Amino acid sequence: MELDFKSLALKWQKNWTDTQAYKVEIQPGKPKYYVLDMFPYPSGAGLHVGHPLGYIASDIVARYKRMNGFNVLHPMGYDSFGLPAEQYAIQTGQHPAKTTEQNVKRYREQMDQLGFSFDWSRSVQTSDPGYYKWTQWIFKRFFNAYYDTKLLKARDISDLISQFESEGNVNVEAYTEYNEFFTATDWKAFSASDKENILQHYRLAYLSDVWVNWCPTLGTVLANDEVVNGTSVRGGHPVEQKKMRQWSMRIKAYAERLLEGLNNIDWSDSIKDQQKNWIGKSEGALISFEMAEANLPAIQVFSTRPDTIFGVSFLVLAPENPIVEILTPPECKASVLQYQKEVSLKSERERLTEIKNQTGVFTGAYVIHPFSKEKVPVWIGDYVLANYGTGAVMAVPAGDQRDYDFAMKFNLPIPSIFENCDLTQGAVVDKKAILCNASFLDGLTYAEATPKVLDALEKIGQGIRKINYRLRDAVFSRQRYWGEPFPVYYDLEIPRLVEDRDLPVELPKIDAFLPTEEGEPPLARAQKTDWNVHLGDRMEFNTMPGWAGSSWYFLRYLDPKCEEGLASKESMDYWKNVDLYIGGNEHATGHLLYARFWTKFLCDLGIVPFDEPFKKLINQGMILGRSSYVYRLKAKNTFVSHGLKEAHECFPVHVDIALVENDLLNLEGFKNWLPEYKNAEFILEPNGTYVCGYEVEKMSKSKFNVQTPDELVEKYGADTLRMYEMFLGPIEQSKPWDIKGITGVHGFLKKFWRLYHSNGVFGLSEETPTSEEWRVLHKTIKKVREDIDRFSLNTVVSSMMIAVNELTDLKCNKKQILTDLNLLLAPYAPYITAEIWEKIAGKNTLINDAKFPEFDESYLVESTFSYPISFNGKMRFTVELDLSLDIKEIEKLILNMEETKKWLDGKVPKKMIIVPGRIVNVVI
RNA sequence: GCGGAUGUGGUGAAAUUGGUAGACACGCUAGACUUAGGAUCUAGUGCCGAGAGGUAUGCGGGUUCGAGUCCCUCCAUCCGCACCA
Repeated sequence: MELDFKSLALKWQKNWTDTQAYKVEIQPGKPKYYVLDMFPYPSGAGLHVGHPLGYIASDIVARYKRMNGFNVLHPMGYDSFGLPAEQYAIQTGQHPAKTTEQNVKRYREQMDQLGFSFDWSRSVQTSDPGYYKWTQWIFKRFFNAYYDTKLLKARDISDLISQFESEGNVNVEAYTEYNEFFTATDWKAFSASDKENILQHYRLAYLSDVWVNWCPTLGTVLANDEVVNGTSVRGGHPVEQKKMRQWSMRIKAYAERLLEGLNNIDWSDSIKDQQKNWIGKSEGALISFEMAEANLPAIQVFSTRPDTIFGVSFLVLAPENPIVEILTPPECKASVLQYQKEVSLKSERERLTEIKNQTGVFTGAYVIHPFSKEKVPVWIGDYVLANYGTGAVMAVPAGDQRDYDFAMKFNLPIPSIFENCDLTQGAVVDKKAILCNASFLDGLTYAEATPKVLDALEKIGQGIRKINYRLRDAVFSRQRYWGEPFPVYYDLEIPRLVEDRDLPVELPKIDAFLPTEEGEPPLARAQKTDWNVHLGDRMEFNTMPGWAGSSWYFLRYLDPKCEEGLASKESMDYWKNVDLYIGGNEHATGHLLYARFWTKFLCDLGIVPFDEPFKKLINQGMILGRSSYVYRLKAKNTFVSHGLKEAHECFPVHVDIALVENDLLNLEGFKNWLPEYKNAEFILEPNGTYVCGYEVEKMSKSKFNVQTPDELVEKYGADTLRMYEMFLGPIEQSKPWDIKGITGVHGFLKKFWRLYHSNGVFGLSEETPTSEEWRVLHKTIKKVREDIDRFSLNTVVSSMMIAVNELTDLKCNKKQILTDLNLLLAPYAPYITAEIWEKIAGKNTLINDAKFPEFDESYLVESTFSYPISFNGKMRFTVELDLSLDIKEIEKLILNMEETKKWLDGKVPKKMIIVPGRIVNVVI
């Protein structure tokens, strides 16, 4: 019987469904292993070959772990809220739920084909009310929590309120930017609305007026990680800064723990660095400069170089800094306002592109230097950012290049504060430079001067040590329809939570998926009766962002039907966090940071028993497309083959890769592809073929280089595709997709199949294997185990090929060998191995639960070794020697050989390096 | 500018602790078997050289008996961040 992978696939897909082969339950006492893929957004285009790369890898590990006695949790679901379905709804009126359902169905079919061992009974969709009920439930916990900066954890807001009631906020240790003080009496006198406004400064989910990334085309705000170079990641639409009342999450409170936690997880340096960078911790001082004019508040600046304070020759504030208005004297008002207006008209993008061209204007105000007591002018300039630090810097032109440039441009003094320095070319940024003209800091370096100046500042009460983070609070609302509604309603514009028992607040029916005429989000279109829950004056009209549902989905898989909580305590205690997480690195500072944040928060509240969601992370590389080109003669419908194109004046044109195999063009197919090529003519290679050129590019429809898994599964079967995707190279590496090599893997599977069949009939011999056969098997077991354990999934394929080649050469059809060989391949090629297993073991067991072969060292013991003999490090010949020989004996044997004498060429060896079982090196 | 990753045949790559560089596969060359092959099998295939041999892991140095692997300098490509005080 020839290998018929199509009927095998149908047979085993049905079998696995009928027997619920991949359904798992808690098994106390059995070790667990949780393997997770980043769940996909189900787009209309379906999966292309890049998507399954990670799924195949995780499936191999899942199957391997299962065969090694682990209870493996391997679920899959859909991040099904998102912009494309809504954009499609706007264009066509089709409800996004409908589109989503169709796309999910298509994804499921594609994934089923590939033979994944997902437990689909645990699948979740973020847009399912049964799921987002719990997303809302979590939001409520954030709203009802504040961060205790002493205990370093989130606590219930009621604890904070009791403290306000008993002693006001003077001694409160809570994370906030709120800097006004009130007493218990004050608190009791506040109105409900005042109280809530204050609490909003402490809650971990809060409302505030913030500058947001507003994307007019999409009609919504975007998170910082959703904006690149001033345009939206999705769609590339322009983004502008706008001040709006928005929900945010107080992620800044967790900055230090998010940074610290990176030390305890097994993620790549690149992702950890990206997160570190994003959090952007810097240590320094908060220094206050008193205004020269009485009755004006001091200006606070943040500096990481307080040691250079004697080099301050001016201060610069961000143009948006609200204090500017207060300190600007009347005579400068006009020029300051004029400048502020100019800056505000510039888009984020313009400010970024004009980075080198600093602008600014003098405010007319002066501050007093804390030590020298000299007057220092205050400027505003757009190189100072409003939302970093305090939005103000002390400028030290001698020690900071940006300050230096600003000083040069506006002709401000550049006082020298370092010994023997040249300030004509630029600032001195070397931290080893020795300070001078710096009063009590003279003769010191950065490291010595910093603690000294900090102590001095603290003593005079004009500065404190301060750690600053670049990380900003995450905006949590979107002005869209297709997202989670908030469990929030308003009474006189005071936000109130919907009771747990009334959740979920479901998405109401609306007449169009567009903003209202007043510019309110689409949910404002819903009538009172359209809501399943409607309280107070109105419901919240915003919806949650895409990252809401994806920040906790790995928890829901533990117990997806749970009605009492996110998941039962039992399931969380058993399955715990994800042992292996596989996905693309585009989520480095978005999803992966938010999921860590939510997990830490839920851990603080005692809801989950761990504080990092993903113990090990592997980022699969991107699969790039390999486009094919034909070369069209100028102004003609004639195409010249790649090998001859230099001799003609021609230009490259993309051609559909479906018409090209091994770079050879299917000429008839090409003519029928597009009407304009109907009468195409060709200039062929001497051997009569048309060879196409190629280019490695991103996969996209317009380049005709998109490869879906479907065609390949149809042509070669899922086992081949799975093995081939792994065979391409290391999982983390980006690589071009090229189907050229797929025939090699397909050939391997046929050869593998032939080991078990002679003349088309299945049959294995009961004979005792030879020692050579045992050696091949155990060498392979060792290699396969070691390689899967270190996620080197590509080399496993090679080792299996070698084993099959060697066993074929040995004409091995021994049951004892081939049973184990089949088990070794099972994680990679589930269909073919299931079929062979059935023939070996019968219908009553599944290969999925069979024991993965154990390695036995005794089969690999050799008595001789083929020594490479080198002269001065260059390998010249090899000699088979007994491994029992000692160094002296080896030396003697080697020196007496004819070959050795030839290479010694009469000289006497200076030294012999002999590593038994490894190498011999003769030094001449 | 800062940070990270990667550089090995015509191609994808392998070489886990420094120890026979290029395993495995594609492609290519020649051959066998076939009505046919996108089936199967055999032999060859880094480069130079008829051969002996020489040479070779981005460039240049270094450490070592021995370096793709360790150290230093530089170059290229990709990714991330970027007036972050």
